[in-house]
Amino acid sequence: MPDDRISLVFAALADPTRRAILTRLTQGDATVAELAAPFDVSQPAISRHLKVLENAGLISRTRRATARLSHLEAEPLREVTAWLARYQRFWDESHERLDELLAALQGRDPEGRADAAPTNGADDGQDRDHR
Amino acid sequence: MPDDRISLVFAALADPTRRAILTRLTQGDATVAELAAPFDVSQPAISRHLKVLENAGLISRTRRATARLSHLEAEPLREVTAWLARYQRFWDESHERLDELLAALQGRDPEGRADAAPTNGADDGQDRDHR
DNA sequence: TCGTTTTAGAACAAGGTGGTTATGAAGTGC
DNA sequence: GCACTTCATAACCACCTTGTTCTAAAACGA
Repeated sequence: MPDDRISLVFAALADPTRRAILTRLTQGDATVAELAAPFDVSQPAISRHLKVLENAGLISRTRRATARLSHLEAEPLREVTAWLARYQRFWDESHERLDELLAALQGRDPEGRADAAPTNGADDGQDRDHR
Repeated sequence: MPDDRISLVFAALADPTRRAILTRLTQGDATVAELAAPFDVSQPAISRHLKVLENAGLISRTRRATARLSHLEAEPLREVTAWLARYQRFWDESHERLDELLAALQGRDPEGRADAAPTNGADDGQDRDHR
């Protein structure tokens, strides 16, 4: 996986264990042992999950005595949400197309889907690192 | 990577090439050759990226003559956004903490961060499959 | 200082990812 | 039917990921 910020965040979120850890952290900071408890994986495995989350900026860590506390940092999630927001109109378009389909079923023009395929201009200006 | 839906979507989005493909598809359906053009990777590599996107439900495909058109399906992005929405209040809390920090800098209580660490109750009820 | 607790790192195995090249299958059109 | 275009699949490779166990480092408490 590439090492740009948003790719790291998406990759970190692709693992259910890590998502569950983030969810747990919404209830408050926690030690490694506390985070490891619900899972039947070893402590080093959890430590590595935490490192992945930390590299993605999704958690920060502090010391308390011999323990290390993990703290949720939600800012990257905000960035991801901002990225996703650009696609929101396509959810709406799905609804429009559904309307079109219903209209078509009632009468004419059984062509449901636009076919633009402009020769190019791809990419979006913030994914400029595909290896 | 696990094979639950949301993990597949996050994993698919973790690759910049695939994100760029999705962005391209916001301009209209496209053939494999058209999608491959902006990248300096082989056609089979693009075909596999498309398969990943299809498995995640992010695109659908139809035939037109000998070509296969890819079509953006934004619904999974909506699901991801819904998942992320649960963390929105923590962005707000960051702001609250920023306010607290500013207040602290002006006077008292240099303790910036709550320390709950409730013994457990982890997981979130929709990530119930950590292998 | 020394033992205890807590966590991280090293070394290893198994499996996945993303890239390549070579080749075959599907569909069109003459 | 046959050649051509378009795409997918197979086989292979390098590397990354996730898990393991074993061990060491860090911070404390006695």
